[in-house]
Amino acid sequence: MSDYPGLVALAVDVVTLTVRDDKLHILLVQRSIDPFVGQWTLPGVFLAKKWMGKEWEELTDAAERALESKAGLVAHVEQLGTYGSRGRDPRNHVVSVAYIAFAPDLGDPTPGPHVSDAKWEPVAALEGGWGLEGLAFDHNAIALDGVIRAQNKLEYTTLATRFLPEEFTIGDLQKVYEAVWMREIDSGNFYRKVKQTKGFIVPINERRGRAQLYVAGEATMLYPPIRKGD
Amino acid sequence: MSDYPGLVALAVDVVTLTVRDDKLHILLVQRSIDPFVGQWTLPGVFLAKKWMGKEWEELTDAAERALESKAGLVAHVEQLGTYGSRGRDPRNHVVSVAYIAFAPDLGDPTPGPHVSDAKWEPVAALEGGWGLEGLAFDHNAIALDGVIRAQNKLEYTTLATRFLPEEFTIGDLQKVYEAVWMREIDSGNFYRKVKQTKGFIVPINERRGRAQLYVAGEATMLYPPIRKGD
DNA sequence: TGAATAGTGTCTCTCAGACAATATAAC
DNA sequence: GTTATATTGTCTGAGAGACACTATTCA
Repeated sequence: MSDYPGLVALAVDVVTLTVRDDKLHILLVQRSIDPFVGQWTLPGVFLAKKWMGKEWEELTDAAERALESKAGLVAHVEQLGTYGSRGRDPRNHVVSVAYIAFAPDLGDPTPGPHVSDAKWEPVAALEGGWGLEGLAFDHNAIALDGVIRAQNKLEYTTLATRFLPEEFTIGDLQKVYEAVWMREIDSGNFYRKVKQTKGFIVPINERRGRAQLYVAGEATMLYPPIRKGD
Repeated sequence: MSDYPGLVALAVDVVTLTVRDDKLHILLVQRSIDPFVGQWTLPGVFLAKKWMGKEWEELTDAAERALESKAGLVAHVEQLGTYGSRGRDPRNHVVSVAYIAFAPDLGDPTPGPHVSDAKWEPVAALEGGWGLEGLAFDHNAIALDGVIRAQNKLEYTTLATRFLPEEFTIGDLQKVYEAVWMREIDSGNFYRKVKQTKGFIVPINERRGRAQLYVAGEATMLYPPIRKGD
């Protein structure tokens, strides 16, 4: 750390994933300003120099602000990766720190400033692109990395419960795995597997129909993992 | 992506890991300029505005330049994460993109400009810190994240071969796993496991003593993974 | 009444861990 | 010869995948 620091514009973009109608969806916003007017992108903001009375905003705060200000949604985020290729922004050099958010069904988004529309876009089980090819900047690649990250994290973490409301059934949980992995799972095996993994889900004294309801347990990692195969 | 872009200084720091004397080591350099003169850090540079005749350097190029210019070493890098907390640099706000490099034993490093010394530091099997507590900036945390990342990637990728020269024995490979995971492995089980994972290692028509020599295969992912346990 | 969902049970195969055994090179 | 390393083999138990079966709720 020395030499001659060039100063760069730092953007923060968010891949927000949810499960609606038993299918994986990603949050997109439509730009109403240049560059790329009218095109769809991930919600993002520039890192603010002043924020809450302090110098410079934290990266995670910026990511949550992007979600809130562009789409009116609130969710926790975690870092995905940083994208700094030349030419990814036509104006000048912009490095973008991407975040990923896993949300339960939050309802429809509300377009914020500089955004003409906002929507949940289904992520289709297509080869390579998953139907995410039309985005501006390099947001196709970022969105793809986000989906892959989510698929992998379902294997070895308890992340799946973050797509669900407080109380859920094992069937609900199975549908999250099926939506994110885009494949069917044998429910008998899934029941056995999920119930024997201690700390993953905790039964409560309530049922929906004849289905037992559960809440998320305190575990964050799954040992052994639930393999998605291949 | 809109609003008011504040401009930040972007640093790139590298966690370089190797296995020497059957133990995991990390590359450190000693600063000869302010701030933190005399303290040890990860090698890093600021992203250059002009590089190879073009505007702005690529992030991975900057990471490899950090290794080369500060320690005289050449290795491939991959991204680890981005660190942007307020107060991580005493001068002003600096966001750092951290990279990780996995290298075979490259010999001793050569201190470059603004560096008074460079060394391979053993990563000890201590609780929490692994003996990496004395670094400047937030480089303790970055180094720790790098070691954990390496431990995890050995499970499900063929990364371990990147710590070895072209040709190696299964015993050599086992020592890499033992050094990075800091635990002993049963060699009988390890032999069986590694040989039945197709694409991981390929035998060549040569031996060292009575040990069969291998080269890395074309696989990058391991299915099923080699679990480190816990 | 029938279909979808919730949940249990069973069988087989693979694989991981523990550990024994053997063979050969190096000292 | 002795020791360390390389390599194969054997046994056991846990867990995954395939699939059958039952019970109950809802349309």
